[in-house]
Amino acid sequence: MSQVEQVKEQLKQEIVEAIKKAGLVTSEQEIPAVVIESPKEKEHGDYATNMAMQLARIARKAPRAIADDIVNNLNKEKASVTKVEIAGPGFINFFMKKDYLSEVVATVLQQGANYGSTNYGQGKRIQVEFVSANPTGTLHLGHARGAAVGDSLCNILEKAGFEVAREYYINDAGNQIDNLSKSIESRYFQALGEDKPMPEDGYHGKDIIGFAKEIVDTYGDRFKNQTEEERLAFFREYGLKRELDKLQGDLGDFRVRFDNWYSETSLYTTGKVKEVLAELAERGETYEQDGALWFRSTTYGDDKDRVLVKSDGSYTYLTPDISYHKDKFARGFEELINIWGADHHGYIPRMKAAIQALGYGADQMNVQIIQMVNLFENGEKVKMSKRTGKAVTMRELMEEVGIDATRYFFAMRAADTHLDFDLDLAKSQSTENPVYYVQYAHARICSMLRQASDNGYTIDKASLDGLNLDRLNSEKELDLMKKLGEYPEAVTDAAKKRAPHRMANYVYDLAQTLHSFYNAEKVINVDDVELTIARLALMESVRTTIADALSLVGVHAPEKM
RNA sequence: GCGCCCUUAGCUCAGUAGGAUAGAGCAACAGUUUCCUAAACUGUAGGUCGGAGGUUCGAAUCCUCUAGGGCGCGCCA
Repeated sequence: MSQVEQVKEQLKQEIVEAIKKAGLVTSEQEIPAVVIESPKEKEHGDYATNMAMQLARIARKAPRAIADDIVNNLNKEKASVTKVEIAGPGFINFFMKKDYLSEVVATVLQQGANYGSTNYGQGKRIQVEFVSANPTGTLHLGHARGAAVGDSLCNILEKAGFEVAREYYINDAGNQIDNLSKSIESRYFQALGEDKPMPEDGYHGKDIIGFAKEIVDTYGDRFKNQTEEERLAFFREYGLKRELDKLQGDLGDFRVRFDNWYSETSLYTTGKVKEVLAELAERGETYEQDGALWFRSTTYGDDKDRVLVKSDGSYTYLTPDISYHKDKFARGFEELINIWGADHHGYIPRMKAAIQALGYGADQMNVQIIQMVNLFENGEKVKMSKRTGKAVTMRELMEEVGIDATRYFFAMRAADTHLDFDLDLAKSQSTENPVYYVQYAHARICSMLRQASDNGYTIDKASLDGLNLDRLNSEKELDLMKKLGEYPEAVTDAAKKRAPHRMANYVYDLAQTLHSFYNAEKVINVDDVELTIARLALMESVRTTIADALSLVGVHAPEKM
């Protein structure tokens, strides 16, 4: 727990003590959880509580009178407050002693990149499944958003003390893979100068043409005279491998890596699909009708029951997916997070029904919806790529916009709202671009530290020798330290709410506070070495925190710009 | 028709599990550099939080109704 958190906890404690001392309640159980908030207005103090209002009904007294009682019985010394005020309908505003603030600088210097780590997750094993695009084509805008949000969420959860596993579910078993192999087959014959029509739902991407050419280059026409079955089996495996290579390459370049790539096909080969069907039947969750096997998902609130085995004996998409989710739990994950595109939100109730039918809690699976992305350029909506005439791909976006800007732009908005992605803004290397604004703050600090070092001023992070943090007491310095102190809370909050965009907002705020400080105070001051050292320490701790917060978002922190 | 999501400043969005006078960025306007990176800073202006009811000390936030937009409602994946 950081100093800031300790101070807050202590304050909460003392508020409870004051309530008891004032005799406002008959037992401690009656006291609601103490809420401490940071007021937006500086005149409202460092912290405020609404406790008096919350107690109004319990104590049967006017809020302001209760506030009076609390204030009169508060041990200000132990609570580290210098001044208390009652304001508005009954808020109690606390003005804190400032000396605790500077301790955060020492903490950051000592903890380095570990600063901000919390134990909120308590090592709970949590699995995040994201992207999971079909291995039949290229990753597009929406996938990129899902990848950015998912990866960032994983980073945040890890920082907040969860044990996170990142997983990609490969849909390598359904019709789309048959189509993939047939599409390659068609392109293969075309590459040999023969006509072979594409299947009805074939994939027309350039990558498929490329695969076919590779096959011809390597193996010649040897598949021409094989049986269709043999031929398709090879194309299927070949195509799948190449598609997966491409997916891993693209995602890797986007700084997104997975711990596990889980094959849908493996669910069949290991018999897990059959197992889960048997289990559902045993639990009485299925029935037969019209020649098909149904899952009675309405028992768990779904709109209608769902088919598991079609009348032709094949499975619906849902069936292996249920098996997959059961396997996730079987592997020991206590909670599952699925990041799905908005077009799949109707799928949530049946999946939740399924895990409940298997005996798990509905809230052990949490689905994060990624809303649609609209690209804008020159104020107009861009639907198609200029180069290919098709939907804009993730790789084009990375190349055109840059990885840092792309990741930041996807991370800075709430994932479940429509996103207007402004290409001009994302590409502009100027003042308007929030990514560069934050990165610039980092580079600026690095520049100061370099110059200080050239002049012989350095800080010893290990011993903190010669460091007098009491010298940090100007308004801008206090603002910075307060913001630094909020970092662990910002991490926990983003993890709790599964909201990566909060991290982007936090680091932007921190950068803003830094820039404001920079313009108000001079760090390197030859006439006051002690102050210079103290401020350098502050700068280093801000730098560390910006770099770490950016890393959670998947953005680099440059030393020069 | 039914279900889910969205609607906050001219534009893009925040809004800390119901709190004080709803905040940023961009765009607009007015300023700041003999000084560590002006990719920066400071200030001004901009709002009946889509609308109407309700719940309560208190609502952008919760409930109901309603208007507009998006998505979904297969023995597709």
